[in-house]
Amino acid sequence: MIKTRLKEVIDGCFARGVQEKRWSEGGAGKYTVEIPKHENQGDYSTNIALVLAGIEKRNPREIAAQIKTLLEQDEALISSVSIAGPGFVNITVQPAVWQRVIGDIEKAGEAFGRSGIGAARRVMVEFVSANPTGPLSVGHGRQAILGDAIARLLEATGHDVYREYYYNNAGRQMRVLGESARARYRELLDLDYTFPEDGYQGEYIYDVARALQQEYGDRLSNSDDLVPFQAKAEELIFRDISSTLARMGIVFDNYYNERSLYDDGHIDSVVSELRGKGLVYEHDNATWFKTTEFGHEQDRVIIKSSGEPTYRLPDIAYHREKFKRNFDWLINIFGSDHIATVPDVLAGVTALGYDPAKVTVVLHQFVTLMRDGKQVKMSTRKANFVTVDELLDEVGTDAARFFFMMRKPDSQLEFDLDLATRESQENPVYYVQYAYARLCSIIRQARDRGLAILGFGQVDSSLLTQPEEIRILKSMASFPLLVEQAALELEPHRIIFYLMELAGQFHSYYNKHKVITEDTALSQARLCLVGALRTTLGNGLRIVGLSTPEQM
RNA sequence: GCACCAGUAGCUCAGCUGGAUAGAGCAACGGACUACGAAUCCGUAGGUCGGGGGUUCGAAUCCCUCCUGGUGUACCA
Repeated sequence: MIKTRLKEVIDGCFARGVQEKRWSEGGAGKYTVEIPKHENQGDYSTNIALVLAGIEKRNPREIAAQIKTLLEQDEALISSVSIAGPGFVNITVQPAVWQRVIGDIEKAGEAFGRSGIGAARRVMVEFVSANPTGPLSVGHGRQAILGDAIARLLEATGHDVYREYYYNNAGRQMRVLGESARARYRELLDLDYTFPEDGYQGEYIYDVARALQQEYGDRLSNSDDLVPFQAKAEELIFRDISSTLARMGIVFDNYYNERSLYDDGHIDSVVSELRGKGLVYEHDNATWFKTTEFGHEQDRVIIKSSGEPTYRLPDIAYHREKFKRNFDWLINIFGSDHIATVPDVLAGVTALGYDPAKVTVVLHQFVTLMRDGKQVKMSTRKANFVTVDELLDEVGTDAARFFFMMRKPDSQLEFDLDLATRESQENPVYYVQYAYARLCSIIRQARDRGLAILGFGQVDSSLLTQPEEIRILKSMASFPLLVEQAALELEPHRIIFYLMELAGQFHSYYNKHKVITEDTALSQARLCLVGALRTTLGNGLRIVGLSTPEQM
């Protein structure tokens, strides 16, 4: 990478300066190399003079002048150096350095942007984790896309990724679900029924009831047993969730059932282990976990006086099992409404002797749905929510993916349904995909005209000197580092913004310069650029799970 | 009350973890198809970065404090 090469050169200059007693070595590692905001400030910029001036109590511009002299000796890499503002050293590299990026991209192909920095570290990404009580809502949609995009980014950077879905098909929620299904079943048979007060009112419960009717006729009309109702509801809802996930191209390696934590004795063993460490006590008939030992404000109940555990206990047990399964990094994608569990779970695993630093929780804010310019209030129970399936029907999988990734997790996401449906043509995803299709089209066009498509080694790349061309080359050169950063920071939105930027640069270039002209040498050089761009844009789209249409 | 997140152009949001003159997309206005794809491009306009202090060569970014919105603060998950 060019930036790291340049950093090494600057480090070399710094070291020489130390050797020649121009400055002390106190500034080592404190200065940075950056891409400046404005193009007239060079390709790269370093604040080394400013940093050293602070330490040495000297004039930064004077130090900058010394750096400039040292840097200018590397003529293979650097074309010019200037000093600007308070003492920034701005560096312009040789055009050939940028032009060679095309060769790198050609060589790497589909691997361009991918890397091995993850060093095959085993990472578990846990996400969605919705209980089978209803279809996935738009909030789940955001989480599904976010989690999958993070998983894909980690895969692209050489991590060994494992996707897991944690669910619970037992307990109160499922009982209410069974009761809801039974009520609808009786309703369909014109029997008297009482719908549970906090029951699930969604239309999908009728689907469950109809399926029961089809399978059992009216044989369940006298049944007090909730099991068949619950089982059918769970089966159908889970099938529905799975198919929604499949539509989005999301595949889990494992579905982890909360109930197995009970069946396998993990719940009990966590309690006894914590008790053995003196971190558990009984009070008011309940069992408490001394979270105050970990700096929390109050202790928490882990087993209610009814004998039933609170959600914290299985959560802690689940995380202990994750640790036992030998992952190097545990990533949880949670909605911000689950924030309360995080400190408790971390306290739990810490108490059990595991390293909480291995756990990273990505909390994402809610999705606000806008319809007719007004916010849609949503509730799973009342079922006045828009499902992911409906959303996919309306805007398509690529657009949905793109929208959900457009915001950083910390920001609330406003999803304007009217805009997404009525004006899906103006969706930014098309802007990027159109650029890709256009690139493909140019290459087709060249072939049709009998123009040979040559490799980087066979063309005169020094002809690529237009500002728009250099700009594109520079952007492409920064792609691998961007992917690394987006992956390690768990921020897929960076890829989205990059793609929009790169697509925009291409559209501008396209409108200003013709690729295929009578000038064969120039055309072939530009076709090389087009090919590299197609690879870069395509890789970017694929890395976050978007499709790459060659025609639209 | 306390904790976490957010507050940047009319709207929706970026801002590479402390850099130079704060950006993009919509929306508004004015232009570009005898053209490798006009799902595109070019231009104009739009700002006390919520307010106020502080840290330093330098702050949208870090610290303190207040204001506003969201979420949580359960023997719900």
